[in-house]
Amino acid sequence: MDTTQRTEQQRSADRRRRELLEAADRVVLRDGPQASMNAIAAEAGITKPILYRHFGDKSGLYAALAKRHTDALLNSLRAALDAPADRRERVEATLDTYLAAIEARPQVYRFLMHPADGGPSADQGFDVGKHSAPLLRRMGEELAQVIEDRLDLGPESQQLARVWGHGIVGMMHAAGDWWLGERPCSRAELVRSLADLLWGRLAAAGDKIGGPGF
Amino acid sequence: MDTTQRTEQQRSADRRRRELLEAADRVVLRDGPQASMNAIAAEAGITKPILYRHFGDKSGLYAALAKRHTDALLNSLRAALDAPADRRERVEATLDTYLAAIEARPQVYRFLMHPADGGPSADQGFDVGKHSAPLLRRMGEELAQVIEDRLDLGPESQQLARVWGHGIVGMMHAAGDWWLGERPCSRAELVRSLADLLWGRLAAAGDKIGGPGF
DNA sequence: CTTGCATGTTACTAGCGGTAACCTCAGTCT
DNA sequence: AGACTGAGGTTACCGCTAGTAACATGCAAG
Repeated sequence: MDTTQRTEQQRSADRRRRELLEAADRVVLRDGPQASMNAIAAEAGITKPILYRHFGDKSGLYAALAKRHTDALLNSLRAALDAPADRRERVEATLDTYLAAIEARPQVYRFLMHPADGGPSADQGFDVGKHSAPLLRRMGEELAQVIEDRLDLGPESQQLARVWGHGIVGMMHAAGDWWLGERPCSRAELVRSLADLLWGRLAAAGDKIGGPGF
Repeated sequence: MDTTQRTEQQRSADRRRRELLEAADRVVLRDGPQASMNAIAAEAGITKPILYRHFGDKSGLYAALAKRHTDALLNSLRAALDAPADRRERVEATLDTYLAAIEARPQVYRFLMHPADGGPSADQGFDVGKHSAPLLRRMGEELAQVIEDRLDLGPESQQLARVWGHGIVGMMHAAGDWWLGERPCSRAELVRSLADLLWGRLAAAGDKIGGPGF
């Protein structure tokens, strides 16, 4: 078999794979995270074994699906963090980019982070346990690298940067998750509040009069 | 039926319920989060329908199980946060209490936070999606209340306190999760690094020489 | 003795993830 | 031409799960 033919087959398979992923995306957006392999196969107009030939198992399909959205999000975040502006402005822009993303496509966000929400009695949804953590980990590690590369933190800077990277990502994630559910304020206010926290306003705050302090 | 009898029955049911919960605890600690209702029933020496009579469905059992551990953890955290010491010391003590808890019983922690980890091909574990969020939410709301009660944050203090409460809890959670998996440093170092972050060391850090700044 | 009622069981349903076996048809080698 | 190979697709199944209906048993009250 010559090379052109092989690439031809490869191309066909890749195209098919993309079609299947788009079908899976539609089903997930429609049925929520408890979309079944059967449903996805039906949406794609085929049957289960083909899905399994392409993605191995459900985790494989999930991973491929998650990678798409994750890569896009990470690219946006990198761009925001690398914009030409001062540090606080860029931190705020990055927070805002993340929050704007989860606000714009909450279904996708919930699919990535919260398995089996919304379905009345559905319990066998996608298992996010093995994938949402990698997403947060990836963001944490990337941020850690940025911090270590660009900030002067003295000795132990590497370890400190990693702790901060994961910590800040966790802060952003938890605050965003809560905000998305309750919408207690505008996105801009949330961004400013989080940046204030990172900028040491907690340490600078005075005790409330009459209270035991904190 | 008179009152004494009713309380007698109630007591019996409660005792049984506690026994079942302890059996479930054992199974979860042994089999991990993918423990099945069948396995739990077998461990308790009974069969499935009894479990369903007591807890409604799997989520009910899970919720009861999670509540136990969650309540215990929250009590420890409240105690640490209320100890007589200055603010930073108490924040560090609280972080350390949380981290010590997840370090001491990682299986329980993973059960509460990461469904279906560890099992080779097990995909139908407990659905944590409906419960881990409530745990983090509860911690976030409690911390928000503490911050609002004790800190002088000027106008908008309530909203700021809530954002910070959820954000700080998320930071603690994500950092702890990462730390538990990689063990890159001692618990004390992690606590100090996180407290440093909260105390504004990020804002105070200078740019690294030669870099574009951050 | 009979009526409740809680406790327990067996035996089942419906649906899931995943797989073995087969089928079909384009293109290739002899 | 005619047998061969292999990718794409399907049917029919397995073992497992959560959850339930229907049937048994023992124990107190009238």
